Amino acid sequence: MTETLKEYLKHYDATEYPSVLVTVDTVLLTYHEDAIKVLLVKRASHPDIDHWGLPGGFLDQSKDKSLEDAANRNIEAKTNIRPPYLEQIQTVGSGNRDPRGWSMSVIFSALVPIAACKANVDSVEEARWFDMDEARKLKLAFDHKQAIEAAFERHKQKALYSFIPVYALTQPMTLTELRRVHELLIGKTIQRKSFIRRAEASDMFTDTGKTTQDKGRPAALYKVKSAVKDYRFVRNIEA
Amino acid sequence: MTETLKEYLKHYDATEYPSVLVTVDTVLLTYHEDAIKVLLVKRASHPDIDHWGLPGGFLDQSKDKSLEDAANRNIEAKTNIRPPYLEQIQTVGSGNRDPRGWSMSVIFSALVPIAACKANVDSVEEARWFDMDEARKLKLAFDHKQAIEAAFERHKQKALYSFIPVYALTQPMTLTELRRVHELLIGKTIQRKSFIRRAEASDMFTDTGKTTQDKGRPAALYKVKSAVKDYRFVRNIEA
DNA sequence: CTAATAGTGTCTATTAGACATTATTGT
DNA sequence: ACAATAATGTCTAATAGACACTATTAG
Repeated sequence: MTETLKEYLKHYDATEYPSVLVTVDTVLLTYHEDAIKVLLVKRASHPDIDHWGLPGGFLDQSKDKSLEDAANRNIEAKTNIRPPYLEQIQTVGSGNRDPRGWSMSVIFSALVPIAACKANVDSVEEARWFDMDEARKLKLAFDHKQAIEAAFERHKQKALYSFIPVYALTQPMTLTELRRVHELLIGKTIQRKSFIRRAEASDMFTDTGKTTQDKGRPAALYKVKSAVKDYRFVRNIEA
Repeated sequence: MTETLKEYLKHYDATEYPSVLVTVDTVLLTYHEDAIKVLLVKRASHPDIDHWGLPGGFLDQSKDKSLEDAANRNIEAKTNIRPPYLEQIQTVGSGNRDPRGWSMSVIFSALVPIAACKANVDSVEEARWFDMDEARKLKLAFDHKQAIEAAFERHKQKALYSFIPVYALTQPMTLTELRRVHELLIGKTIQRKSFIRRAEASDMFTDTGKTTQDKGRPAALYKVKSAVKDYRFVRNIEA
């Protein structure tokens, strides 16, 4: 006797199975004042109350059609913007990472221009941008420390063969600023000439014609050409 | 008034929240008879009953300490081996991918030597190795088609800058076989000389001293040196 | 002028691709 | 010997690193 899907669903009861706690958390990175910064939020509730942790929270089945939706919802709650770059990093789960039960977290990482969200972040009492150096010294909630490292490592790899890190900058930007972001991610200096050659080869940027005004020779200001997110170099920067 | 974690947990009831269905599924790949093969399982139950799909299933909180545990458990059930290479690919989730409710799947991908599990797979009625070409033509359960493509794409990228694909081979293996795996993943031929140069540079393989015996000149048989999983080339194969 | 920063010229080193050549087996 | 396959020799092209040099601003 074959049962139809309809009959099967009539008798199916999801609450029979022990539930899993599902959270979606995001490692939000930006560049400001010669440093890579990560957004942390002070937890207002148990567990790990009063510890700094990643912005995020439980999946909301009524609001979230997908995992990306959940990530964007939580990001917008803190920054009021939708990030120009969002990527899934990894999913962690275990029976003992949360005292409430078997818990998993889908970790995303986003790059945002700080100018677009600084005011909003400053207005949210419990959210703050930390220098990566500082963040690394803190005791964070759950396994969020490890999540930040995984996200950082991913962006480091991308810095070696792409210009994805540009999304951490406020446009228009100079190639020196962009190079600096790459240097901070990779952890070593990059030859100016090499970097400019790659920028030209990628054909990802347009010269706005404007320049910076500061001490020294003015720098050209560039914007990312629209619809170019994924240029990959065959040859990496040597890390 | 501050509530302690203990008090908080006393009143916390996980069943208050709508549960999410969590499955862990694995894209198992191997190399056999000049083709990349993927392991598919015929579903014995609703939904998508009788469709081919990925090996996997619901997270079992009593058996699985982590998501990797769940992946390994399901892989071992079909192949009777623990794969030499296992990697998390992505997690998908939405309210409408499964008629039973909001559902998510943590997708892993593993590479296995076919010799170690062929007999076991053959003994399991509902499991079969499919050529990638065949698998691409099938109508698969859930969004497993997309999961296979994501895994394949990941392995393709790795084939460009590493020798990770070696784990799809039964050792000892020849460099010609390994090159063929890379070619199938990348979708184009690779210069024999270039490939051998890279193999030498990686220092990942030891010559067993043995050779193949077939028509033509015998090929040297190699093994992977233990504890070398992550050599990365600065310069990619040009795809 | 000098200091500071942006941007270029040009050489070297590395390495992937191309492809001809040599080596080693079975029949 | 010939066919088949493995492995090497060697040239070229592409491109990242190094670093000296030039350019353009502020003061």
